[in-house]
Amino acid sequence: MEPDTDAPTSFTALQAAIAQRQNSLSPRLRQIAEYALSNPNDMALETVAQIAERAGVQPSALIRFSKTLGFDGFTEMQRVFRTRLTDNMPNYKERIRALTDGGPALSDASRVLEHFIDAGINALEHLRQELTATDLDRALDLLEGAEHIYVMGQRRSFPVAAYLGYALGRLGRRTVLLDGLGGMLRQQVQAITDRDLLVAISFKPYSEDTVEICRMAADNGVPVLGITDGTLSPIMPLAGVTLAVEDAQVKGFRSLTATMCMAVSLIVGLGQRLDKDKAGR
Amino acid sequence: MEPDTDAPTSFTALQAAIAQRQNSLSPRLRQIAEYALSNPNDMALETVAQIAERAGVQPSALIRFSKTLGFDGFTEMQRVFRTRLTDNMPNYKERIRALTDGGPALSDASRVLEHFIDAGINALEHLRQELTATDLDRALDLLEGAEHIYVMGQRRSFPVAAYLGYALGRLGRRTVLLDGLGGMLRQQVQAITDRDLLVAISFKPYSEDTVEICRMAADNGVPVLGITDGTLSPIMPLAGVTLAVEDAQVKGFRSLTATMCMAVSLIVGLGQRLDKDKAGR
DNA sequence: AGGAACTTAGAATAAATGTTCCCACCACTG
DNA sequence: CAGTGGTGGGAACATTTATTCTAAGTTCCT
Repeated sequence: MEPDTDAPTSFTALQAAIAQRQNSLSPRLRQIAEYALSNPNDMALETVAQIAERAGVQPSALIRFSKTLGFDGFTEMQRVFRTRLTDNMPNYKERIRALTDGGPALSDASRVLEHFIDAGINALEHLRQELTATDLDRALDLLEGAEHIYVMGQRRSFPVAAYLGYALGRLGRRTVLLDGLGGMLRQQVQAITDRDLLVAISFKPYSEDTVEICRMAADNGVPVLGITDGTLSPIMPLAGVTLAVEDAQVKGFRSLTATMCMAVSLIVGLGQRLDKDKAGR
Repeated sequence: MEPDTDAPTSFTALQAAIAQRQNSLSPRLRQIAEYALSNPNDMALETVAQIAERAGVQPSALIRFSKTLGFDGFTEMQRVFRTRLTDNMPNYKERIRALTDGGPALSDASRVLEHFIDAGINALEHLRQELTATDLDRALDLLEGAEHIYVMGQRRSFPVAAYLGYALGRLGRRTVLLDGLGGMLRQQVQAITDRDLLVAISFKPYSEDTVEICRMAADNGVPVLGITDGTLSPIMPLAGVTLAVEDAQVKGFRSLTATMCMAVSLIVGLGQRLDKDKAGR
């Protein structure tokens, strides 16, 4: 009797094994693989019959799946899924303790991640409190009413601008991402009219280009939607509507967590409005 | 026949119930109570026979114990022990889905924001639990050791790629953002050697370009760091190291909150390493 | 010391669960 | 078109598992 040399013993190994073989699996087994990865709790606790029903599969398929992965049977595979529950359980408390006590149990990298996660959660809670519904609505008014939307963000703010540019385009809005490619920035800005909208994203230290573009736009009567930090931003006086975000910050490094969250919310909020308008028309 | 009105339904309630009756229990049942409180994992996952043997008790005693607490049988009591595992190790997708499906059609903009904030916090907690320190360290090893770093992300993943490209450059790493500008994508990829690194960011629905570039790189022996979602991503089998992120999702719209948080953590973690190396030299 | 009430052990039982097996089905090949 | 290799469905099977039951044991009171 040969042993199952390739049967994973840890959950992460199992996860990797499933992911790796996904292409070589038959359709039904892939269906199980998908269910298993997204419902590991069920895999660990429910019975074969239950899992089979929820995944829309025959019980025997689950045994086939287990054997394909090198296990003796379903029971043996389920044991691995159960280790995930027991292994991660005490870790949770330990990790928090390690974080607060500054214990050496964690590597530097994961401690950084812990900090950013905590800071990110704080930033999101802060965002919830600080951002008023009226500001959001006014921002959406601008986005909805504009003929063309120009989005500008430099350096660290560029990813946000890129996301907004992409997502606004997908919503069917005429959108231009002012990326300054080929030094065409000022020419692009010349084309903006007062029926358009400039979305300017900038955080401290504020990009001079972005501030200048904002000023040009404001001088020409172009509406400006500013996404910036609340404290004394040069964008604020130039923008008709300002959305203030104080994003997470650890050791001087600013995260984009909360800003991205707000950007996505803007997009979805706008999408809903457009849907509603289309339906009401 | 009256129902079991006093059967605890939550683990904490069960814990309290056991502790309270500890004195009024018979010796053997108290023995079980002691074992149950100190080995809740076994109580949740093992069979009656196993638990009985480990606790030095007869199987039937466990059933009597359960009935004393007001349960119908051992199985029913075990269910409560199992809730402890699932409650502390929740399936985030379910939670996030419950958050969205449960809520009434998010009418106004601020409710959208609320949802994304909640979903974002959940995603960050998820990230905290699922991302292991070893994965993170291995990712940093790759980033630190590479001569050149190529970053690729399309569509919704592009903002993440843009951020990484920008931040890696600021850390002094030679970085190329594969933006496909002017259709030069494949030419750019030709230049990558096995001493470089490809960072590929892709989420469902996976960009065909990104997957293909990954495959090309993997075929040429180029190390690949994948940033993708955990469920059956085509990136995973191609990448040497994978960082799995399940980002927040509301009404089918995926946020970038958690992904960005992880990206920033990577950057700062790498920055720390580089500082340390410089100081130690 | 003897009996009543309660507790326990262990085999017997019934239910459920995992697993096997066989046939039908589909896609591909000669 | 028949053959072949792989895949899936579902019923039959064997095993495990929870539960019940009865007799023996223990404790405690009078």
